[in-house]
Amino acid sequence: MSEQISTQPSWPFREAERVAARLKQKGKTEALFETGYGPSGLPHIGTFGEVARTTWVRKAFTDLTGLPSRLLAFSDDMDGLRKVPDNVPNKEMLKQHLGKPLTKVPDPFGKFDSFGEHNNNMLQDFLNEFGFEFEFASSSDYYASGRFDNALLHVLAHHGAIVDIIRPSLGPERRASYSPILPIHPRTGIVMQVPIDQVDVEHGTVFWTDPDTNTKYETAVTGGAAKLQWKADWAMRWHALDVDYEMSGKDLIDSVKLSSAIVRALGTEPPVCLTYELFLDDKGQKISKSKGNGLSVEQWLTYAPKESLGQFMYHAPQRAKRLFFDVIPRATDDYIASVAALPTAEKPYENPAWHIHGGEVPEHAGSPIGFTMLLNLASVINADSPEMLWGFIRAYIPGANAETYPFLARLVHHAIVYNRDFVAPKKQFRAPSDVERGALIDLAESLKANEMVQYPGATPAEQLQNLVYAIGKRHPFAPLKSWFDCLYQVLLGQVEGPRFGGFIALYGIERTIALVESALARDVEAA
RNA sequence: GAGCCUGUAGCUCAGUGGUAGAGCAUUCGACUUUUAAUCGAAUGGCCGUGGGUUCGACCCCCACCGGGCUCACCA
Repeated sequence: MSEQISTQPSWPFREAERVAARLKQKGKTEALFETGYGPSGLPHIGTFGEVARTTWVRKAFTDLTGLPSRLLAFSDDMDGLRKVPDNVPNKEMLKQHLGKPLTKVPDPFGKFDSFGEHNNNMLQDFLNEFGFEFEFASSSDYYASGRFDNALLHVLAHHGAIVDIIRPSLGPERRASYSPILPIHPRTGIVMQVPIDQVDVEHGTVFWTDPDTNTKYETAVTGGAAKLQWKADWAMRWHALDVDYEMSGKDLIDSVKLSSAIVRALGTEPPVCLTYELFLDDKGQKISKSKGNGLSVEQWLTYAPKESLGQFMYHAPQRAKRLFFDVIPRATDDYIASVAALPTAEKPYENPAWHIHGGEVPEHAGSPIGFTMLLNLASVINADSPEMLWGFIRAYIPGANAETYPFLARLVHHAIVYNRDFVAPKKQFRAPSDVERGALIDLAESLKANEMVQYPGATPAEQLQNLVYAIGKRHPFAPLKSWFDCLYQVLLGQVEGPRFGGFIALYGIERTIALVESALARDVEAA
């Protein structure tokens, strides 16, 4: 254990230092980073977090040492199907294959040769979407190809020691039957969790008894005829591949401990491990696929750019974070702030944007306007098209458009969707009074008659503003402010709003007329 | 039972061994033919409690209290 205090302020570099120390100690010149996947679920936000964070450590390692490295995305697809997932078709069919390795279970979606392959493809597509650099590895392939054979025989030779490590952690029932080796039933293809009657190290086999038929079997541990129980499997993989770095959630703390003990029993030092905190929902509950609480990657990417998700994942992996809708705007603004701070940063390594972009932030990253501000603006003007928002943005940044500010363009898109889904539905539209009704009808008629051209103003927006003002004056509003209150509350469903002439100009005259008429019609319905 | 996270402004959270920070909220002001976005400013904190280390602790160590989570079948 090195007592050296790290001089690295950013956690990816601190982690990279630990990896570098491990390589130095082992005399290795290439680092292997691993991320593992449970086979049962589809990729989720935690998957993104784990790969993103591992990628950052890897990049830091490269910068620190100049040594090559690989990132292995390892899918435990030989694991037995324990439960039929809720969110898939053909549940009855799947039921027939319970207990079999996922790569032997037909794909319920009918697209691939097996369920495992389906999930593997989903995973790879998911990771590719974010542009992660990784090598995919299938557990089934590794087992079947014999790539694990030496390690498996090694495990067999240490069978007793491994059982001794795991046993104290088990309940009394499982304690009696536990073995790290799970033979695949030669007849049914099911991954068997049975007591191992005898171990034959010399021939590389185990003896066991089928509890249903009482038939005795001898099964080779090599070549995919058997697999290992999870914790032993993890340890064996570390040993066989000589993994240098792997992170995992804190729910796996015990597994990391036990797997580390096992891999040491095999004579290999465990990889550098990082335990990250879990993500909680708005009520502080663990986010899990089965519960369906929290936030999905898809949802996040609907309302904010992917960089903001990286920003969220960057900060303090070892602190529990609540992950729900409200954190999206802030994460996005944090990202924008990071990008803005980077060019003048004395220590770019401390800046999340540096990590998110792998050290090279694209030229047009970042935004001159914050996302929260944009969301407010979208809400105030009830924006439902990019051009509406751009109109107001240009009052702020003359000449701005999607070409000059591509990232802002993405934010504009997200702001509109956010407004549509979260702000607009909550708006409270008030019914107009009789006086207001009369004025609104007047407004609609005047717009139809193109009356604004009779009013002074250098721009259509000014003419429209004067028209609106004039209409307020010719109806008995006292004070005149109440006419504008009416426009916002009746037409836009909010207490306050934009200057109305400018709003009409951007929203469109025809659409404004429609807005007025639908507001009036709504009132009639309600009555 | 084992372990982990957490306690900082009204709220949500940053933070570094060297004079406490942001956003929102609140109040005031600027801009505006009524507004709003926006901009400026102010208000607001025994940094959970008690010890210890230190010239100096929000930060490091210990204890306690409060809030919460995870694992204790499987992966």
